[in-house]
Amino acid sequence: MPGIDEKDKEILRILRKEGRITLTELGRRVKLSPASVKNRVEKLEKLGAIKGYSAIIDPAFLDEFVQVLFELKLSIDDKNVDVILRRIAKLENVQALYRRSGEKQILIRASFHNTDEVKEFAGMLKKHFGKNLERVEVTLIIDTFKECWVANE
Amino acid sequence: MPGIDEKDKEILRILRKEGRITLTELGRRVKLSPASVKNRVEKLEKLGAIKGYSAIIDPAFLDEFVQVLFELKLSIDDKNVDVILRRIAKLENVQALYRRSGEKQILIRASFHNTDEVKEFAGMLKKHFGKNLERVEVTLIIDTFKECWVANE
DNA sequence: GCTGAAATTCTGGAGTG
DNA sequence: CACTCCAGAATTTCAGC
Repeated sequence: MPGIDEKDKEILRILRKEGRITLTELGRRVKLSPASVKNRVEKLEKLGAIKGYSAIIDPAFLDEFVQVLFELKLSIDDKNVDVILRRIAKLENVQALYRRSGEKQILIRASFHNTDEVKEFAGMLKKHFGKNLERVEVTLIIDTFKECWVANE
Repeated sequence: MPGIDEKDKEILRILRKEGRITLTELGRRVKLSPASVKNRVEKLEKLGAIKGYSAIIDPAFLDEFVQVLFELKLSIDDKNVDVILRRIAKLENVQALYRRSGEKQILIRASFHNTDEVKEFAGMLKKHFGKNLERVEVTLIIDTFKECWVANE
């Protein structure tokens, strides 16, 4: 990676686990002034090293009682699919969306208030991908031990 | 959820997508004073509604070029397994760890510098679970469209 | 990358309904 | 009890070096 030194990496590692740490404290940790840290963080945001910041929320507090994983098998996976995936990624329900190796090449993690919403979401997937969608596997998340580098207790 | 009103939920929804938003701006959005918002956020942290905060980092900038999903099939899944899972969740490599329905009941997402580290991690899993571990399926993440509610561009 | 001053935000206590 | 207001503390920001 160009223009990234060990201190930048240290900043990234810290921010990943403590996203709301203060710039002053961050500076203390990596031995830089608050202003310098700010410059580096802004540089890292510009470069795309930092995509954004998120609070890890227990979905139950938002009445999202159904956490679901969708695994999709597509018969074709081209640029066209990319456009659809990008659109699906934008949906409020969707927490994560990956393309991966293996038979079921798309993995989606999403949150729902109830099972009707799950059905609706599955229907939406079918509509978007059409005949291209060979198989959908749905599993429920029972326990979350860690998420976004933040462990549960 | 007890003692959670619509404004609390709105705060959670905003923090999920903008983890580093200022309390003042957050107050403007939900129409509360900064002090009140702070009280609520602290309450939500105490209650466990907010588990933590995280920056979404492009792993390539940390030389983590190998993103992997492990799906484990365990023959027994009891309290003992919980202890092991909690220990695995603590590992630096591990970004996410879920228990889910279906045959392969454990899903782990982890980051590595190279494939040797993946092999090492797989060996560690075998050692921890022993005969209890019936099957491990490993897939590589090729593309991340969204993560922790933050979409890629 | 540092410094220092100004602007903004955060924090904790007293007061209000 | 949750909210507001307000003053002091801390942080962030922005200039110049």
